[in-house]
Amino acid sequence: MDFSQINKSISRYVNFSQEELDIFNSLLEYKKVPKKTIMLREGEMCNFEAFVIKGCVRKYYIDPSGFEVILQFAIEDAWVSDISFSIYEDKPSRIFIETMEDCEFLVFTPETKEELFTKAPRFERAFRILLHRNLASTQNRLFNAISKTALEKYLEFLELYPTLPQRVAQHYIASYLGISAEFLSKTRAKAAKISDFRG
Amino acid sequence: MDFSQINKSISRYVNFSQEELDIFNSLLEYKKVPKKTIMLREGEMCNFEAFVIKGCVRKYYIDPSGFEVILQFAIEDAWVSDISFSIYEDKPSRIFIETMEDCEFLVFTPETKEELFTKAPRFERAFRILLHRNLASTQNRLFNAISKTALEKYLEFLELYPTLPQRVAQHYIASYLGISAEFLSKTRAKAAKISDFRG
DNA sequence: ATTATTTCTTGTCCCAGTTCAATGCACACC
DNA sequence: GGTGTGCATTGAACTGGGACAAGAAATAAT
Repeated sequence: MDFSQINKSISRYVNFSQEELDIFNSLLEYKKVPKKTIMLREGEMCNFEAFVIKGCVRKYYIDPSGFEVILQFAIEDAWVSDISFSIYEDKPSRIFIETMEDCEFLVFTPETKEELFTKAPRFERAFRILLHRNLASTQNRLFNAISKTALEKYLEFLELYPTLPQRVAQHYIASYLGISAEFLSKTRAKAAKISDFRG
Repeated sequence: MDFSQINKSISRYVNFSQEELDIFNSLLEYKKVPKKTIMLREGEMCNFEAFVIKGCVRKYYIDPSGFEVILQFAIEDAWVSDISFSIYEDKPSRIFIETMEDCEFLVFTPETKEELFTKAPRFERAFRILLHRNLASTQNRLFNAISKTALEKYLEFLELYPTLPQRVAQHYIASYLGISAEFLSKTRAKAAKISDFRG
């Protein structure tokens, strides 16, 4: 098993020794999941925290009236889990996690993660930082949802996920941006016209 | 100094021994801040994490075009800080934190918080849970911003913060909900009419 | 008490984005 | 090679909420 990808990723904000990385790697479980598999559904407890080696996953809410909102796309080098605090209140998850491509993961369970923190406590810090990044990005999306137009949101999305439009159906991106699939299509037509003018 | 309020609050998700709580309390600094004081402004580094004993604080973004969005109201028993991950990248904050009433706080600095984690590591867990709660609530707000009408958002807000409308100006609530102050006024009129019908 | 300042309400007009079709397109699959 | 089936595009009609303006009401300041 090749751990260089995940080790590089986790070392971005904290410098770990080889011993620490060895412990880290020994607790990870490799998992292959085919396309269109629902890994977590509403009402279940989320018992994994998965690092995406390869593939693409979406995480979403469905509200009582059936309206769906995508909370996160996770592609290579990202983590997916129900990181909401339901874990600590023993409440089941309100979200769904579903693969959109054939995926490969490295996975922690609550138990192996706890073991990691016991054996190599400095990983607490790394995971706290991941959580902070997640929060910062969610805050930014909240801000965008409130203050930006569809076109602005789409252009910012393209900068953040330049490859996703080639990988997933457009209506998922619309759901992520909080606009209808039809209006995203119109917005893209407009954006294309603008970049035509620019050359 | 009376620490019973903060000790009760921090013990909600983790049970601490008296020794741990003593360490916790010894590292906190009491601070009184008058109304309408800006505690953090854009471009500064946030060097505090404050527990609200009494009063009310708002935390907000201002975008380049001058548009303002309130990210959080913090009242009694809540924590305020720039918890975005900018801390770890040494980037200055993009947000403002401002008191809306005369306030009393118990405050950690990055240094005293680090000291707390060293001397009583189980507080890591408590603060991680706070972060999770924060993230869950931000995710929920994102979902609401995308999928709910102004009326629905206002009614949910009333359940979450029943006392705030009596404490802060309406246009701040509008900014939190992501709607204009005028439209909030119209929405409230509509909500009042509905509850009239109900009796 | 009077004035000034901020906040709240209400009305009118307008637009970004929705909803609901209809049509075209690109596949997978027998 | 036809034919479903899901996806993207485009258009027409509609609506939630914004922008602006002008009063009313409440708070603060002198």
